[in-house]
Amino acid sequence: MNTGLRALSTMTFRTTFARRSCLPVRLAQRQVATQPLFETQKVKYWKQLKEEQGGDYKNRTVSTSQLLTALRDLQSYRSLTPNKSTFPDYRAGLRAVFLLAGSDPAARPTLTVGDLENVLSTENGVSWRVIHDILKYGLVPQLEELTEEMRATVAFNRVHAIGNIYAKTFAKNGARTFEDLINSTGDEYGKKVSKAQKLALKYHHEMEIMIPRQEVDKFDMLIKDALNKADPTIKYEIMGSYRRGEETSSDIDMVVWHDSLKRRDPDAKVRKGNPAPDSIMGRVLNAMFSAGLFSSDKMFATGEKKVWGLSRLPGDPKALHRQVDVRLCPTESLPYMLLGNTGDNDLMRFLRYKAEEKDLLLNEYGMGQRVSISNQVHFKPGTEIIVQTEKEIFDKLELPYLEPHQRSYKVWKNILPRY
DNA sequence: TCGACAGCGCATATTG
DNA sequence: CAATATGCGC
DNA sequence: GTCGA
Repeated sequence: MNTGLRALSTMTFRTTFARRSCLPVRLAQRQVATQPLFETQKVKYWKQLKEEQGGDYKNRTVSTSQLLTALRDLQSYRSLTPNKSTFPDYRAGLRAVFLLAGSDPAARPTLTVGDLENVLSTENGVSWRVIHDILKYGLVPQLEELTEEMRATVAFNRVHAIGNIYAKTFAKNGARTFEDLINSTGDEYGKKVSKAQKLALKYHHEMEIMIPRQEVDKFDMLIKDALNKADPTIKYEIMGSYRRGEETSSDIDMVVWHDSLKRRDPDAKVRKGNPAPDSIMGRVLNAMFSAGLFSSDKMFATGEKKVWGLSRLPGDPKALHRQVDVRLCPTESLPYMLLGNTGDNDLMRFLRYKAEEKDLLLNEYGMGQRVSISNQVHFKPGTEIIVQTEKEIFDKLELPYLEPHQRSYKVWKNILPRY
């Protein structure tokens, strides 16, 4: 799901907050929405659309799936481009469509220009160009002009576990369709297609569709039941956008913990293959298998500390395959893990920056005094701050506590920078 | 001028 | 065979 | 893009 919602949130940081030290400057800039200097350039395609479609232009409709596919392809193409900073970014357009229809075109098969105007700034020239082109030509010339090989690369790159390198290699060696890759037996397309890649290719369509909150609620109940039956001393929580109270999620991000695992062992040996059946993760995995929530042929990875695979609500043949990530966390790190993985991303950037101001390093395992060893920042031994709750982390950073439902940097950006 | 921009867990490829 | 490197996602 | 190595 390289160009899905999750990619959106991680890429926001990469491009906007890439340098920690410039964060406060950027924050200040974001608070004051300055008027664009070259409005005529920016709104060019929106204006063009308006003129070409006439007075009734607000009622013109575009196919949600066509617009979504075009924007996702363009964003995928962007990620394949070496110099991204000079290549347009379609995240704003994608966000607008997600806001109206989620990532599932079936939820709202067509969108009117009026709908889109409500959620997409007319200044977003590149996204309006795509809408304009679809209305005028029925297609997006920029994508049609790509070579057959590049179109395949773009499509492959949208698939989970197929990044730039694999996408390029497969297409360069003649692969053109998902079926080509699913049916390949060796390295006839330059590299062997991995198990995880074949799985993602098979369920690619389902994996691009967002999960409604009510469905995550059902997973939550079933997981709770399954783990409780297997071992009531194993605890778990769903993090991510679900914990923030959002109505849709791109995946289900779980943390599990157990009193017997208090500390992270930095030099724990890496076991090959499945986790030992009697280990914490082994028991979790077996509980998930027994409940029909995981299936051994639909796993991306199964390790002692991290398990991810596809899951669907048992007993419903129409239920879609959803990505479920399970992470094992030592109890000492739990508040940090919950905070870090509940997000949102921009809020976490802000918290890390506040930590840095106090010469602290904050990550999903803990917080402690910073010490640089050969270009890498670590915790100074013995300075790690042990906390029992997330609130204590906010306290240490001298910030007001935000409940999970309030953890949106966008909402709080005008308040938080004062602290 | 040039590379990093978090760093870790997992699967898999490559090297010794 | 084991150790190390690479690609990927988060 | 922007910093330090």
